[in-house]
Amino acid sequence: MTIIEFAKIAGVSKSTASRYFNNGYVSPEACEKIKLALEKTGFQPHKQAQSMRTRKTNLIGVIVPKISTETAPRIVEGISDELSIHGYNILIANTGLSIEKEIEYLKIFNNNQVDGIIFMATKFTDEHLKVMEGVKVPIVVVGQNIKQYPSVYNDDYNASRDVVKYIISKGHKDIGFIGVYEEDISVGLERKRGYMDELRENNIEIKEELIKIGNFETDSGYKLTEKLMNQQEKPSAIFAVTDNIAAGALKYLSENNYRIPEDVAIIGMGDSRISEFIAPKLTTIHYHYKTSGIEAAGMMLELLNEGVSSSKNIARAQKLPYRLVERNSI
Amino acid sequence: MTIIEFAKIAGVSKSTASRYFNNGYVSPEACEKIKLALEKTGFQPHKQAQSMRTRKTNLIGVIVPKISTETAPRIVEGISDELSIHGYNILIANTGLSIEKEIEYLKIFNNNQVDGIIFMATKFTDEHLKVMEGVKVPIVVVGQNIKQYPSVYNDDYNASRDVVKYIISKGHKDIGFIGVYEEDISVGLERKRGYMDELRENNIEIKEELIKIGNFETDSGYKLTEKLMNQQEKPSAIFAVTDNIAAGALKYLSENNYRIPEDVAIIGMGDSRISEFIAPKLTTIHYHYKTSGIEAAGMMLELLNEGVSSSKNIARAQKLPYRLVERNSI
DNA sequence: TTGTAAGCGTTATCAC
DNA sequence: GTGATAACGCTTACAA
Repeated sequence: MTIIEFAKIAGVSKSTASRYFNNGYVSPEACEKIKLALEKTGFQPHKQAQSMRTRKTNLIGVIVPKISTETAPRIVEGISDELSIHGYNILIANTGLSIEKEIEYLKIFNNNQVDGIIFMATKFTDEHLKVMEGVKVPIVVVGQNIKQYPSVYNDDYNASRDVVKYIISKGHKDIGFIGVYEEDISVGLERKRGYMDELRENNIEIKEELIKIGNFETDSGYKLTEKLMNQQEKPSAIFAVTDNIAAGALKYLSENNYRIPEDVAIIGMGDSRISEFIAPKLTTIHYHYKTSGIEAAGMMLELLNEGVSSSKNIARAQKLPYRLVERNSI
Repeated sequence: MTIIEFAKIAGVSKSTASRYFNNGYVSPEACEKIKLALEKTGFQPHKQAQSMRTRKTNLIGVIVPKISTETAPRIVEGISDELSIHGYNILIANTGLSIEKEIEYLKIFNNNQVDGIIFMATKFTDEHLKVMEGVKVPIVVVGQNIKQYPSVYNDDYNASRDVVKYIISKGHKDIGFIGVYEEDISVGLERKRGYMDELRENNIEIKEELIKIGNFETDSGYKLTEKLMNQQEKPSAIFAVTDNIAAGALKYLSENNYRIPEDVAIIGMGDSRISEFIAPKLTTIHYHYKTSGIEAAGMMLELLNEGVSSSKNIARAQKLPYRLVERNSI
């Protein structure tokens, strides 16, 4: 059924019917007639035709590196909750950590499909930036602080410093660091920067041997801890940049009869679900992932309201707070 | 830029340009001209206009009860991966377990927004069924076996029987059961049915006192285990219908100095990530969630190819296999 | 193989 | 306040 047939049934012109659906002026009598017809027919305007005419899709594209993780769905939930309140739906692109796919989706979404794009970035390359420049709808970046675009991100640098500060306050000086590749700005770069700066500020020598870089897998934490514990320079505490990595570290240490935290202390980041279930319970940093989704959505809504077509060089950054969760691994 | 301008630049008619994008017959020369213009302009056809004309959106709506869980994102990932191969994108509706929202989205999606709906159901009411009948695009249900619609689901009944069989094989007769409300067909109803039937088949008396029903929270497992252990009739083994609940049970037991599995054995279901990290490691059932997403997407693709407009009464069911993961809690 | 022309269902413009 | 009419950008008979 089209709006023409519907208007006929209601006994009004299609323009009046259209106005009714778009908050235009309609007389009380016409209103009544339309409501009646609505009950009878259950008519709903054709979305595609609407958005063809109005040039609005009420869709926001969300590019996710990997949806099947613990953090991504929480961010997505925040985005979805906030946007749905304002009548938007979300189109999800799960890129499986592939940069090519991220760029492909940036292009696909650009093609009149969505009113805006929320980009959950991990690695961030020049090619990303180049493609993003060509995008004709606002982009909000979540999870990384990109200067060129509005961003919502966790305060990784200070969280990391606080972790190290806390470790030092417990009397440690030989603090091992297990991180990830620096292409990941938040987890790889910022958290490492926090570690180094805090050591420096406390006049603790930075020993390259105590710094190991791997990937996000639990196994990476396991293997790098093995390396750490089998070298000349051994740590008395290990700072793992994610709980997952910390869990790997913990596994290696328990298997090799180190007592935690007496022999080696461990601290993670992210407050992953497992951190409460492993023994000993993991001291970690709690981030507000769902909140960051809500914030990113809110930022998008603002941009949309302001009618911006490209959010390039719109410097708007939202840095989210964190909380140290003291448990038993240190 | 519209296809008209683009065609002009390419030096062909707009129909030829359109045919080029839709695999119609185009002469090699015209092909060349279009390719050249494509490089120059980067033109992409307007999606909304296309789907208005073709009545195809290449969008599949996915209704998810709660995206921020461990299982839902894996199913979504499977769906997304499979559909994106075939040129479809997914529209996500996160309903937050609200039946009203589920029904609302069923209606919204029905409104010419998507070519099909994949419905991750938990509870399932008559109202769902009524609304689903009015839906004009194919629906595939994932996670529950609904007779009226094509479904992809886990073999909960037999998995549950296998769990109980396994517990019995370890010499237990007093087997406690911690389940959830039966409106959840898979987890609530089928897993309980498996428990009862297997006991019956082994001529073990079913004691109502040993059966406790709560919700999906860890805390529910904790409290119901407390009840179980403080009554006349105590279990020597506890079957929790999810790992989460099992983790709660385990927590209560450790806190109260029961040895696991010597004093009380525990077994869960779902092979959640925590099951490998808690002590002792949890014996459980492994399901293939991502696969079920892939299967559901495949089923949708089939229906779409067959051109069905409503999948009501299309009895197509895909029951997925499972695997018992033996660890140390029994 | 190509071009012409007629819609797809809606909203915006403009007289009334 | 209301109703005709012209777009929005595309695909697809149909005729050439």
